[in-house]
Parts: sequence; C-alpha cells; structure tokens
Amino acid sequence: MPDRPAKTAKSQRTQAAILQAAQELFATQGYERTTVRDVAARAAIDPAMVMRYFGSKEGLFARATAFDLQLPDLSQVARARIGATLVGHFVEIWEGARSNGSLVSLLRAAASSDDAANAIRTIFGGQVVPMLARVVPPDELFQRAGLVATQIMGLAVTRYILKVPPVVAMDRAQLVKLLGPTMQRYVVGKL
Amino acid sequence: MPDRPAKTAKSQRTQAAILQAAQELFATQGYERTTVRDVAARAAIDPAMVMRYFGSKEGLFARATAFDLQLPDLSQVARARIGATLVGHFVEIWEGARSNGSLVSLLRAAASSDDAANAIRTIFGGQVVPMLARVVPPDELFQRAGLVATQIMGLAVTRYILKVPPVVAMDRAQLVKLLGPTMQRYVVGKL
DNA sequence: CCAATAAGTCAACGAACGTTGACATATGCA
DNA sequence: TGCATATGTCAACGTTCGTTGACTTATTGG
Repeated sequence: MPDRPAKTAKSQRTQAAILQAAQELFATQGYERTTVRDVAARAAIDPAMVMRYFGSKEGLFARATAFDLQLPDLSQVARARIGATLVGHFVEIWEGARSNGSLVSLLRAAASSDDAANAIRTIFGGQVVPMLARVVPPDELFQRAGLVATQIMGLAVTRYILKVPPVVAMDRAQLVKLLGPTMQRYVVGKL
Repeated sequence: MPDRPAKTAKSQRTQAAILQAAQELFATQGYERTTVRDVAARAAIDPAMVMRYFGSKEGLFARATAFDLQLPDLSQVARARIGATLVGHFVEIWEGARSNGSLVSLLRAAASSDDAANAIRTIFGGQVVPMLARVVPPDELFQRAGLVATQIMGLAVTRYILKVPPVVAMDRAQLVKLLGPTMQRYVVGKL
C-alpha cells in the first residue's frame, strides 16, 4: 500500500485538510482513539482518501507528526540567558503560530506506542543534543541533555496533557521566569 | 453491570491475579492497547471473569490504578533537605518495592483519556497540595505545587515512558543530587 | 449426603475498526 | 470536443474488541 502523490492543486488542498484534521485529532485524543473515519469526517472526505494519500493510519501519523524544532544556535546566545531562551523557544514551538500541535500529538502517542517514544528519542538525539553540544563539554553532554528533557517534557505533560491548573494558568513570561533558572542550571550551571 | 464481590479465599486469589495482570499490562501498554482478553490470558482465567469481578474494562482500570502516595509530613523534614526528600520519595513510589506500577499506568492512560488526566489532577489536589501546604505560604501554594508537578511528571515521563537513555541511566542517588536542588527551589526557594 | 450457592467455562452477539477494490465523477491535455 | 488520467464515492470484507447469558464444575453448610 504505497502512498499516492498529490498531482493537482485541488488534491493538495484536500491532502492538507486531511493532515490538519489528523494533527488536531492526534493532538487531542492520541493515536488509538483517533480513527481514520474521524479524520475523514473532519476533513469532509471519504475514509478511503486517507488510505489513498497516506497508505495507512500509521503512514498518516508519521506524516502528521514530522517536524523540525528549529532550535537556536546557543553559541550565539548570551551565556546568562540560555535558560530563558530555551524555555521561551520550547513554549513557542508548542503553542506558537508556527506550531501545529504535532509535538503534543507525538507525546500523547508515545504513552502507548514504542514507535512514537522512539521518534521522540530520535528528536532528542538528533536535535536537542547537537544544540547543547555547542556550549556543553562532551563528558557532561548526555547527562545535561537528559536533565533538560525532564524539565521540558514535564512542562509539556502538565500543561498540555494533564492540564494541571496552576501550570495552565502561567503565561509565557511567567514560565520563562520560573523555569528559566532550572534550565540554566541544567545546561551550564553547577550540578 | 454491578461488580460481584469475591466471597471465598480462592476467588480472592484469582481476583488479585486479575488485578496484578491488569496493572502490569496497563503500565506497559496503556489503556487502549490493553485488552480484557490479554489480562485474562495473563491471569490464566476466562475473560468473562474480568466482567464478573470488575463489571467492565473501565471498572477494572479504576481498581487497578487506585493508590495512595503516602507523602511525608514536610513539617518534620529539615528545611534544607526537603527537595532531596521529595525526589527520593517519588522515585521510591514509582519503582520501589511497595509500588505496583499503577502510577505509570495512570500517566500512560492520561495521554488519551480525560478521565485518567482528571484522576491525576485529583491526586495532586488531594495529596501533593496538602503536603506542600504545611511549609508553603497559601498565596504561593498553587504556583509552587504546579512547578513541583512539572519536574516530577517530567522525570516520570522521560524515565518510565519515553525512556530517554541518560535519564534511565541515572541511579536513585544521582537523581536526588541532580533534581533535588530544583525541587528545593520550587518548594521553598526564591522564585 | 445433598441441595444451594459460588466459581469458572464456553460460544456467540453486535459494534467498531482499518483496509480494499470496484465504480463514478471531474479535470486537463491533444 | 474526446480521451486519458486523477480525484472522489461507496459498499463491503475480515478482524478484533467488550460484553453477555447459558452452561458446567467446585465448594460449603445443614
């Protein structure tokens, strides 16, 4: 069941509609509870179209959760502001204008899918670790990257999935102020 | 579909076997991917027994994820050791001898179930917040509880669900040393 | 010992799911 | 305008799921 490419402008629009519907549903319900039929209904097309364009439900999920963190070059950031910069950047990725909810989708899915969990590990190894490598000595790199992961993923889980009220209530500036020092210590502080 | 109580010693053993199988499967696979048939097979009984004793799959899940955090009385802990004490206590709960994996089950399920997410919020409101209330002034209580949540849940997610390698590799003493100061600041430090 | 009650088995149900292939319709190029 | 190709529809498939009710076997108290 290979994917079939979109060849006309109209088909690209419906393909995009399927992708957007899938991202919204995967982000709010996770992989298992999101059905191909639901995605098709939200995109106002036939379930068979999903199979035509994405081959399978797994193929759709893979396409719906592909993204680039666009992490900053930390060597160009003032050392004292690294923690705040990172917190702000991650919040932007999760809920900013350029975001499509795909990271939350993937996190939701990772709770019950080893493939999705592995995708997150790959993102960390391929994007977060290289980012930190520019300002962290190699012998501490993985440990500090792990610490960064605990705080960043913890923020994501409590704010977007568990919706713990005080965490949801914080605005972006508060998050930077409260979590920035933690991130600062995890990246360049004394352990 | 009301539950049917266990009346004999033998039935209590099989009921316990079902519960243990359910906790193991819910903890490793989440709610959706765990089937009643799987639980029954692991407990070496008929799927119908699950319905007899727990009424429904949801009823089984509710029973399998009930627990008490047994949080310490922070007013009896030296102020400088609060952070380390809390980190150690939570790690103990997740992987200690008294643990049955039910907290990880619930966290996994929360990714795709609003009911499970609500159960976690209730635990936080009913157990974590009261614990902190003994050492935190009321006007900062909810914010500090939220911060504690971000770090604790982040540790759980990266270590037990995403299995981020450097986080998995840390032993209990390292976790206390590395995350303790963060927790200390979130509970009694300057924000 | 024998009824009464509990524990456990079995086959089957209806529903929902991902997926498929045959078919209809629209579009773009010669 | 015609024809080839792409787009979209439809009904149905095989599977798996939670759940049910009738049945059989074991246990226990009088």
